[in-house]
Amino acid sequence: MPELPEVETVCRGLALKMEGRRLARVTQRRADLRFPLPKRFAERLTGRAVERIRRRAKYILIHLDGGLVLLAHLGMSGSMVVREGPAGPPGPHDHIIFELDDGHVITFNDARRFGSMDLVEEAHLPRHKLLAELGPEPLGNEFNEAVLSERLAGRSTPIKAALLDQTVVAGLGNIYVCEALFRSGISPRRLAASVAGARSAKLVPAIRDVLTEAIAAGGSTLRDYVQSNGELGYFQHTFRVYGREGEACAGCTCDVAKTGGVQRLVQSGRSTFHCPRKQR
DNA sequence: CACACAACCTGTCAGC
DNA sequence: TGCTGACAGGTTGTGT
Repeated sequence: MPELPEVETVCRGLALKMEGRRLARVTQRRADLRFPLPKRFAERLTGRAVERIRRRAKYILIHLDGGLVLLAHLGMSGSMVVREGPAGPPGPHDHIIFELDDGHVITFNDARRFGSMDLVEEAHLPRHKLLAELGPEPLGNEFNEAVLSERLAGRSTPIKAALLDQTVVAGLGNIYVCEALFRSGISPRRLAASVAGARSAKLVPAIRDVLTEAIAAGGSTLRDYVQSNGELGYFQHTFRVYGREGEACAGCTCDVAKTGGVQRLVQSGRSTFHCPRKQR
């Protein structure tokens, strides 16, 4: 479910409710998610104050007092829902329940259990297995045409697969890769190595723009609903190619009946949506 | 090393 | 209505 913009939205929602509060009670309802949860997981969290909440790629970092960090990933189906307490009976797939000292309740629900949680000493965070190899943040200053070009150089995989690789750039998922390639007019089949210079110069702003717009849409979701549940919010109505097989792509002037509109193909086992006329 | 692909687990939806 | 198969926004591990 969640790519970078959704995780960012969840982090902002959680920060609003959790920062400055204390974890009065933590309930762990199973021993593992994608990976085994750390020993004494709930006990180590209980009583801690939440100092700040940050995002790295698609990871949520909940910094607690004593230098402990709760590192969480929502996987495909995970969500964090904030509501007023008291905690009711847990629903199906409610795996972890955080009760705050002001009565708010945060529930981590994950049907597919591709999500994960770990506890990390803040000082060890940069060397954590899940974070150490991540590429640059696409919305950060360290991400630019030169950096992207260099990271794509010599790679013989399609640009679609390269952009999904979290070590190339961190936080993009299937949807936003499709959208960014469409916006920059680059075919998803093009070899990564050939996306340098002028093509990277178009791709970088396309990535930044689509993510920024999606976060803004998520922000509006945050305002309208108290929940931070990782849903795609209003932005899903703005997809230009994703999930639009056979339809006209945004701003399309060609005859869809004749051209077939947006095409769907499968690359490394995942759906790619693109416009073969606008993307080369 | 770089790449493709299966696997993880559950829910949903289209088609019969 | 019920069954089956395809598919789902992510990441890791294995095999070539």
